Amino acid sequence: MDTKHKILDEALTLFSEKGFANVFVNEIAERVGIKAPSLYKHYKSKQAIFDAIIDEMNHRFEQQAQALTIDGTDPAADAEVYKNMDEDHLVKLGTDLFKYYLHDSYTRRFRKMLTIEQFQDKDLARVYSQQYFDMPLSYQGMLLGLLVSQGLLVTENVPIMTLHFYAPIYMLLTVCDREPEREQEALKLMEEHIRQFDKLYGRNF
Amino acid sequence: MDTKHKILDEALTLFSEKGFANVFVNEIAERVGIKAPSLYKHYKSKQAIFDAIIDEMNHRFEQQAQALTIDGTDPAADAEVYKNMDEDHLVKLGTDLFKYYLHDSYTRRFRKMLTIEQFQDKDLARVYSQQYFDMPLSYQGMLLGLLVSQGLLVTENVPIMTLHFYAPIYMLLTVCDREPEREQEALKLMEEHIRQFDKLYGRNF
DNA sequence: GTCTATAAGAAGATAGAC
DNA sequence: GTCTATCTTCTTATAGAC
Repeated sequence: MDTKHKILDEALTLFSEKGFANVFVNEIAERVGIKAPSLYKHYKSKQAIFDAIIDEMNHRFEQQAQALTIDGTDPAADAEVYKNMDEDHLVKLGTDLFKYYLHDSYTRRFRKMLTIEQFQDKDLARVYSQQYFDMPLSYQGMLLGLLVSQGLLVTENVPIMTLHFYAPIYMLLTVCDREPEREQEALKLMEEHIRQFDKLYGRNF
Repeated sequence: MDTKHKILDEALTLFSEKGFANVFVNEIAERVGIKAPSLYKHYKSKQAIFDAIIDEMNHRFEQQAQALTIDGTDPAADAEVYKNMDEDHLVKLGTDLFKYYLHDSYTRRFRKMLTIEQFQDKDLARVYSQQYFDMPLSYQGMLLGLLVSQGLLVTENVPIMTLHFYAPIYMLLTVCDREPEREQEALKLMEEHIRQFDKLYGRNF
């Protein structure tokens, strides 16, 4: 990895653990393996490093959103995937989603950084809500909506059903972000949550 | 309010908006109406102000927990309250709970401060989880458990039912903390959430 | 308990050699 | 692009008068 990008990577790690204000350019440089003044050949200020992280992530989010939309506009293909969906498959889907969000290094660090910085300005607040509230509800609502069209789930209110599916996942994720040692407990609750979700919304017969 | 306590109050406001590291003793003093050096007659350091806030809150939490436990150990009295519980009452209960947590000044500022500082050390992480995960699930689990004994709700897994009740409330609360202008939207989702919750878990006949 | 003046140190950023 | 040396500013905290 080139120095310019390694700076972003190490800065993201530090920002996600201590927050922007508690990280000194000194520490970032040390982790990169250079001296602090050398950082300024790559970025004009500490704030510019933070901004570059946000930019990079906005870029990733756009790509991600595009990928999700493409899948979404081909319901026929998606429906095929969920044709044989049963409770165990739903548990695996939810658990995998949870584990991915929790363990993917970039995703986790960025989420924690945004958790710390979300109140600093309106832009960061919007990014957080977009990424961890609006987008997941929208995307998962689409997927669960497919299961409803398949007749595998039953509801008159897909958005609220989606809230019921996602909110517990989100809350357990925040628990594990701050107390990683509670992951097993969280995974157990996750599984129980989804099985109960399936009983509540699944076809009853 | 005496100066010593006004310092805590103004510091809490600032810490909840910008985080500990981004608040200067200068600003705290200015809001209190004194000069920065005078702060040091009341608290020996900026960190001591933060610690005093945490201490004060731990004290409030203990009282609160005690009050809740006392209610909880008298199920007969509580059961009486929920005897005539119906969907509209449940909506009001949830909405009131939500509005209280969202608008109570002290509660809101402390929650936001803890949101920012939760990753700084294990103690703060534990306080956050305790206050916004374990305690609400425990207390609401007890209340919903009463409704199950009353036969008003039906489930074989009260803890997961409680997760289904509380997680959406928690998530909507975090949305409003960072984007207060979304309160109306959140309240609408809250009501739909609880009505759907009641349909899912309520006696079906 | 509050003030003014100031010490002490930290942290971001720049200059200029290599 | 990286370094050493240094500047500048900001911030916490103390000293000592009132």
